[in-house]
Order: sequence, then structure tokens, then C-alpha cells
Amino acid sequence: MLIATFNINNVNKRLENLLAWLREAEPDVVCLQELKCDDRSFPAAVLRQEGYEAVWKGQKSWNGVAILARGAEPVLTRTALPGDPADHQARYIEAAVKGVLIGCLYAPNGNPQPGPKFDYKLAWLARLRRHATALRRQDVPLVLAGDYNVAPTEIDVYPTKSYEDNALVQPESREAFRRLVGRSWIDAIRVLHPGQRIYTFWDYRRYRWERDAGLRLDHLLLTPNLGDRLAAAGVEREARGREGASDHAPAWIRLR
DNA sequence: ATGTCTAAAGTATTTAGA
Repeated sequence: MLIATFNINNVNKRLENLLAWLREAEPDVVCLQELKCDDRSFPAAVLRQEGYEAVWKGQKSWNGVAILARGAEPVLTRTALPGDPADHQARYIEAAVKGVLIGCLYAPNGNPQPGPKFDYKLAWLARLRRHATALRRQDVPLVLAGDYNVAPTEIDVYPTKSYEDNALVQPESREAFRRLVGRSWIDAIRVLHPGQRIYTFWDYRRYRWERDAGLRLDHLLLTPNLGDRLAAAGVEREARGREGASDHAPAWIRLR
């Protein structure tokens, strides 16, 4: 079972890129972020023609998340992260697919920091941790996949000083991620590739793709009960090099 | 290391967000 997460950075603008990758990689489950479309303009019909059923939570211009399943209907369980009824940003959706609960998330970027956007980011990650803990206690097999907008450690950022003031690498951001992962959750890519520099995001600016000046921001966290099933994990870098590409590449895991 | 890309607002170009 191949499960992937892909910050698509506008699903309609990059629909051809998405379809090309779906045809090549044939993922069973796909978590999409930054749809940048409202609910009505999500390309559900096109995706169905490709063999994918979907659930989505859209928002005009910004954010937006979706879960696709090949040859199966995702069973929707949530379209928002609990803990703040006043938060209407489309950043979380959750559905069950073939016996695995899938949480698809798009954490706030948090720049500039310090400031209200950074405060919102930290509060959102704390809410995610509370929800993740509640789900884990139910002992269901769960994958939390998405754009966490945190590069967890030094090796998750290319060697540079230019991100020093960025919300993606601040000690508070890393602490929030560390607290979320705790002792239970499996950071699948890191567990299978310890010590390796692996990136999922390259800014459009300053030739960062051409220089491989990337960051690892997209993660798949697994509950311990999926540990024995984790067979492989990686990043589909090729997708980032294509014409009209998103600034993120898909990250994926394979479950036995 | 070299400031990109996109949509919205409003109808040309500026602004904001990532």
C-alpha cells in the first residue's frame, strides 16, 4: 500500500503535473495540500477518470487539503482540526482508507516571526499534538501525512545561514514537532534513512532547486502499530524538476 | 549565492502570501 503526501501548490494550476505523477507512481492514497481552490472547483471528476475517489476541504485562494484513494472511497471522519471553533482555515482532513486512518494536514508557515502568524503556527501544532494523542489512544492504525512546515533538525536543511530567521527552523517550531512525535510516533522517512540529507521543498527563489538548496518539511508520521508494516519510504524528487512544478516534491511510504 | 510565482483586486499594475 503506497501512501504519499504532496503539497501541490494549486491543484487546478498544476493538474497536469499531478496526473503525470499519479500515472507513474500509482499511489494508493494521496494527501494533497495547498489546493488553493474552493470546494466547487476541486477537480473531482478528472481525478475519478484517473481512478481516484476523493474527499476535500477547499478554501478560496489559500490552503485546502484533500485525500485521494485509488479504487476506493475514502470514509470521511473530519474536515477540521478540533480545539478552535474560530479557526476556519482549511488545513486538516481525515478519512479511513482500507483499514488505515489517514490524517492529511497543512500546518501554518508562520512567517514572519516573531508575530501573530508565528503564534498561530505554534498554537496549531499544539492542537495537532492533542488531536494526535487522542487518536493514538484509540489504537487504530494511523498515518499523519502532510506539510508540517517544520524542518525538524539541522540535517533537514541544506547547509546555509539564510534560513536562520525563518519560522520553519526556529527552536520553538522544532520543539513543537519534537513534542508531537514524542516517543511513540514514527517519522517514517527519518527512521528508514537515519543521518541522510533528504529534502521535500525547494524555494522558487535563488535557484534553490538547481543548487539542491532544500528543506525537509513534508513528513509521514505513523502510529507504533504500523511499525512492522513499514517497508520503504522516500521522496519523488523528479516531480520537482518538471516544468510548472510545485515547490514541493511528493513524499511517500510503502506499507506491507 | 543570484529575490519567484501566483491570484486577487479591478481592469494595469500592485500587493500579499508562501
